[in-house]
Parts: sequence; C-alpha cells; structure tokens
Amino acid sequence: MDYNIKENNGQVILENVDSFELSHIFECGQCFRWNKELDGSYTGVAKGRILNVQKNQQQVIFNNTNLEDFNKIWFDYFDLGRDYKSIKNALKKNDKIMEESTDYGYGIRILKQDEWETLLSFIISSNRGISLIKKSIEALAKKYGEYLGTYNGREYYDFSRPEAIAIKSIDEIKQSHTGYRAKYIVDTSVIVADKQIDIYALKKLTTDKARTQLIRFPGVGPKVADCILLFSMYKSDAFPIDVWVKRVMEYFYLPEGTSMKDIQEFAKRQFGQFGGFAQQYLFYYARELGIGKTNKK
DNA sequence: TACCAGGAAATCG
DNA sequence: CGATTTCATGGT
Repeated sequence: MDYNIKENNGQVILENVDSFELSHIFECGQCFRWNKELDGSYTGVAKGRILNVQKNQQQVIFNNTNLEDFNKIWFDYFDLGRDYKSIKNALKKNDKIMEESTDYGYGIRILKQDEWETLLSFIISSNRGISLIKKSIEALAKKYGEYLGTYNGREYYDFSRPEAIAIKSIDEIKQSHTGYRAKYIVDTSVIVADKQIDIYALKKLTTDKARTQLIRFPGVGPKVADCILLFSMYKSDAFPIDVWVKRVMEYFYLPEGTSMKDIQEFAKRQFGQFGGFAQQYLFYYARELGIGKTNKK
C-alpha cells in the first residue's frame, strides 16, 4: 500500500497500486454511473464531480481532478487505504471457490459511495436489469440533478438531491421509466429531505441496527439494505443476496432451493467479516461466466 | 409470446 | 408465521 503519487496538470497519477482493475471495479454491479470510453478508461460522476480513470501496466491515472480532491475524496471513494491482498488470502484459505473467484476478479475494490445515492439507486434497482437501472438513474439526474459541465464532449449531471425529487409527483417520476418504484422514490426522498431518518448517521450504528433503520424506507427490503450497508457504509459483513448470488451459492456451495435465511447463515460461517467482499467476487464471477443462467448444474 | 431482471409489499393459508 | 402473488417496464 505504498503508493507513489504524482500530480500533473489536471491529473493525479498513482504507481504501485495493488488490486485495482477498472473493469472489475466498475462492472461488478456496485455502481451505476461509470461508463467505459473508447480508449478503455471510465468516466463517471460521484461526489458532485466528473472524474475519468484510466490504467496502464503500472499506473492508475485520475483525470479531471487535482491532488487536493484526490486526498479529500477519491482516496476514500476507491478504498485505497485497504489491503485487498490480505482479504483475498483470507478468503482463499480452505475455499477452492474463493480461490477461483478472487483470481478472476482480482482487481475488485468496493467503492465507498454516497449514502443517499446508494439508497435511491438500489431502490430503483429492484427487480430490473443493470442497463435499465442505469437508464433510470441517468434520466433522473438529467431532469433533477445539477448540471456539472462537459467532459470529452458529453454533458454530465450530478445525482438528484432528495429535496428536488421530494416535491415532484409520482407521475412525473414515472417518466424516468421507474414504474411502480416511483412512489418509493418520492416517499423515500421526502423522508430524507425532512430528515425523518438521518441517512448519513446510520454508518455509526452496528450493521444490524443500521439495517433495521434502512428497512423503514419504502422500497427497501433485506437485499437493498445490505447493498447500502456494503457499498456506502463500510459494513463489509453485509452479504446481499440477489438472484445471481442465490444462483451462484446454490451452484457452488448449497443445494438448490436453499432459503435466503440458510444462505445468509452459511455465508456468515464461511466468509465471516469478509462476507461483503466474497459476495462481490462471487457476483462478478457468476455474471461474467453466466453461471446458473445458461449452464445449469 | 412468454419470461426475466442486483426485490419489496401485499396477500394467502 | 412462512409461502405465494402482485407490481411497471423494457429487453430478449
């Protein structure tokens, strides 16, 4: 974790970065606002800023930023203070499947995303494919988010603030292809805007207590709550179980038809405090290989 | 056309 | 209480 950091004009360059692959980080389903450019780099909006990230053999290059923002924002966002090699080694121990999946998605890092953005994004994610989730989020950002500027010829908008959505009608939100989730989106925005629940205070609670609070939001159940805990609150013991993870767990570890509760308990025994990381390696592995979808056991 | 998607809420038995 | 059904929408 001894990075060599350099600052150029409008870019920050990191050398000696371990466990950092753009496709693994941005295509593992944890985030919805990063898109691949023609040159292989990724551009996205986070924390109210437009950022482009590219990678060569030895360097990770953060474009459209500076050293101050890197230290203040992007270091934490990309979880650069964490030793992923030791996590992977711990998961691999006595687990052939973890050895395969961590070798496959070796460059995954769990981003520390904004709590509000993660809450609303995963309410929108419910029972839909990733491409459609991204479409709805972009539509909402363009309509209700602050205009941030252009980069590489494209316009970018900040993620919608809760105050902006809270005053809209359900029918208007439906125009962003959100379907029946529109009511959840508006009602949740009201709760956050009015601070009936302080979304930014929840990370100080234990995982279980924070989960209990999150499930009070309309449209948030166990799976969405676990995604919010894992992707925005540093709760790496959370193990979100979606259709992919259920399939891959039943493919590798458990019999078909295992209940959510039993999968959850198995994951806790098998992966412990690293459950969230294991879940990401499994999700990426399962999706890239199409496990459970095309090739049945 | 029928089925599925990073599920949650309502309803059933 | 656990199990089943319903809920919009777009893609395949």
